[in-house]
Amino acid sequence: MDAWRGVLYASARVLGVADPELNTSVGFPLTWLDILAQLYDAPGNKLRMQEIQERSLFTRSGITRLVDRIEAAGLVRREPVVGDRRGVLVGLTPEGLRRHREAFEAHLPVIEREFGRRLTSEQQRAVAEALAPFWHDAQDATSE
Amino acid sequence: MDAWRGVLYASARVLGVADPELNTSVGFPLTWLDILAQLYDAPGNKLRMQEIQERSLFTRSGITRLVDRIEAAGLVRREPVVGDRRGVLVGLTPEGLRRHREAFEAHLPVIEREFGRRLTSEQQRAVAEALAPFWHDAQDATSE
DNA sequence: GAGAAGTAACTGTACCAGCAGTCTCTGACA
DNA sequence: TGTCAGAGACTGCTGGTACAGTTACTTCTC
Repeated sequence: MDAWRGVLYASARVLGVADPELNTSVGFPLTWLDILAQLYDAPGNKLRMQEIQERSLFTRSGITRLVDRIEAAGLVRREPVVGDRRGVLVGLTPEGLRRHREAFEAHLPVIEREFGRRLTSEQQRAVAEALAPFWHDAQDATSE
Repeated sequence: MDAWRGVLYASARVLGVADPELNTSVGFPLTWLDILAQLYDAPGNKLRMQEIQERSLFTRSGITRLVDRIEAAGLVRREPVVGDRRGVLVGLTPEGLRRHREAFEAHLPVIEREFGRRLTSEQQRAVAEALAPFWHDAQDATSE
């Protein structure tokens, strides 16, 4: 229970600092970086709307309009899916790729400063190992 | 960095399940429980608006209207501060105390199921110890 | 190959959070 | 004691999120 409290406070605290900082340094919030990163990791830098929804960390809903906004900013583009005219593929534009890289590089030191620096490397290994299941099953499955 | 990812996924995943479940079982969201719990832990079950704002885990802002809603539901009551007519004290009502207890008891097993059960007790200790600083400095100070 | 059932994404509406500005009150100082 | 900087909480507005209902398309069944 203390472990859960630690996780809760750590994420709330770090996100509370990182989100505004990202916003001022690169001009968009963490939710955008989340989506951009999912696309970056995907094969061909492309995903379907549903896949984004399943994988994204923050907004479970409202993906349509979130992508609308990112698309309006030119970081992402919708394309039809060959063979399924219901579906939509969302892909990174070159500009999106660039901004993702920029945002990631701005974000990393903030995490290091707010989170990494407060743990010994021993502790980092222990936490990473203990919490690995949570991000693994987000990886390999749609979950429920 | 993997440690941070673990924290992020764990909290997102568990909250994503716990919030809707709390909502259906006791009828209010985690943000309410957050506030109620802060009040429960406070001396005399009372806090000023600013103190709630500093201590609350989720919403850093919008406290005024959040308290409005909780007050409208009868779980909390505003009172004047003797000696400072600008200030407002927010206190738990008996009903609020009851609902807090109820919510807490509904919430605990969910956390246990979604989080606790996936870690060995060894790992729980390690995580709790590693992340303790984050909730300690939320305790003893307004932070920066 | 026509109709029912299911899937993928979008839209309407209501609610909630974030930000800036406002109002009232306190404490200090001349 | 008049006033003035700052503290404490509230309100208007904007924009993002959540949920339900729609539309367009696909797949399954006979």
